[in-house]
Amino acid sequence: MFEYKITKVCKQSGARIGEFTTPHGVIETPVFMPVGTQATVKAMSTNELKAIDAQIILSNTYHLYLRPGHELVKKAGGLHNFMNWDRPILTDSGGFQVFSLSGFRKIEEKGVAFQSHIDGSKHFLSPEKAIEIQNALGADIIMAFDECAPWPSEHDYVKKSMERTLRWLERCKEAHKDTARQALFGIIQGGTYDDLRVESAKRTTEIDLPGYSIGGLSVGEPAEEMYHTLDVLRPYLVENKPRYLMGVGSPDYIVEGIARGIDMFDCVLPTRTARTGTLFTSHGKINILNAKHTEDLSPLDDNCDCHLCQNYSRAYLRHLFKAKEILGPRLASWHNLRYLIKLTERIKNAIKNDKMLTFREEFINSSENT
RNA sequence: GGAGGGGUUCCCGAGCGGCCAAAGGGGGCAGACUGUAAAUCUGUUGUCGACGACUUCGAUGGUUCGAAUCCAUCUCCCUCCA
Repeated sequence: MFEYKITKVCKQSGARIGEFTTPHGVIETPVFMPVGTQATVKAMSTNELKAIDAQIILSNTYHLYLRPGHELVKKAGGLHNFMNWDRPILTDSGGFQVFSLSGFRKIEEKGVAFQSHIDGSKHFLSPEKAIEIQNALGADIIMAFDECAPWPSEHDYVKKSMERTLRWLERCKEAHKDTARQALFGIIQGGTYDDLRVESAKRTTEIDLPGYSIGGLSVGEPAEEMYHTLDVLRPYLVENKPRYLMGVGSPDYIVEGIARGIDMFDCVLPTRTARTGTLFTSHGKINILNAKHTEDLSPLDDNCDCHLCQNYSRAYLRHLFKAKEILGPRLASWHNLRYLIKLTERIKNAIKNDKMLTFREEFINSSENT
């Protein structure tokens, strides 16, 4: 269990294709993981997720702990049963919520005191608590409780935060007993400071874990800084373990990430932007609300095999959004997720042919990347 | 026929002598969104040769230094009584 078998390395880029074995099946990387924070990928049913070949989805410790409560999920037979998803699941630890809900929390060595964004009630999340909750949820991959430092932050703060995240990782590993059922991933932090990133990568990978992730990127820093950080980290990442770049991303970020040896991605972008009318297509990003699509009876993307593109027109999708019909956000989410999953499949194909850098070159310079 | 109320910028609707090109909402147009407090948020929405000018608040005429706001007439709409 939790072995990562690399089946192909691109001679051009070093990008990998691999298979990560979990209790709910094998994940073939590179993979894009749709985000289903509250035990649902917003607007998508699980059979629809299967129809677009989603291999694994995310869910969230913080949110499920507050509502409906991890004990209920456990009683329901775990997250898989609760939400009717029999493929792998990864749960984030709640570390990101410490960052995104910063108005309501206080970070200490022991953990984080915070107030519920729902009702203001007071709670405390620690490495041990995050593991306990994730054990109850029962995801295949669970994340260490970390702190995602804001960007920009002072070197001194990022250093202290990164070191605390390392101490928290040790505590997470100590608290996590059922290692046969759930894989604990550590998280490399360090902001955009090269020295901190290298130190965090070294010390995190010294701890024996089935996978490692890179956190604290795509939080507002320029794209070039993120790419640079990935380049800096690359030599320090473990070859035969999956590498997960958290919270990424947009099509271009994914292409750039895979070219730099990343295997796993998750992002709310495709579903969030879909709900507000922004769609990724093979001809670039479009906003379906724009007036120019009013009478366009052609499909959204003639290169897409998704339910939306195969059955409906741009004019119809725009009408649904204009009329605020719920089918609009549903079809748009369906498409955006399929687009990203298909993008990883195209990249996989390029890796198989040792042409990842060629693919990247063509992608970055094409109208698709707009 | 009698009594009363009202016609405001694309729509609804505030304003009731100067601070009004005119609140607010809707609609329109555009932008943002990256380990989801998001079916959300932001900008913009009379015209132009545009730190200014011009046209606009049912119509016309008047009062006033100044009117969407006051007066007169006309016109259209609504309510109640016959």
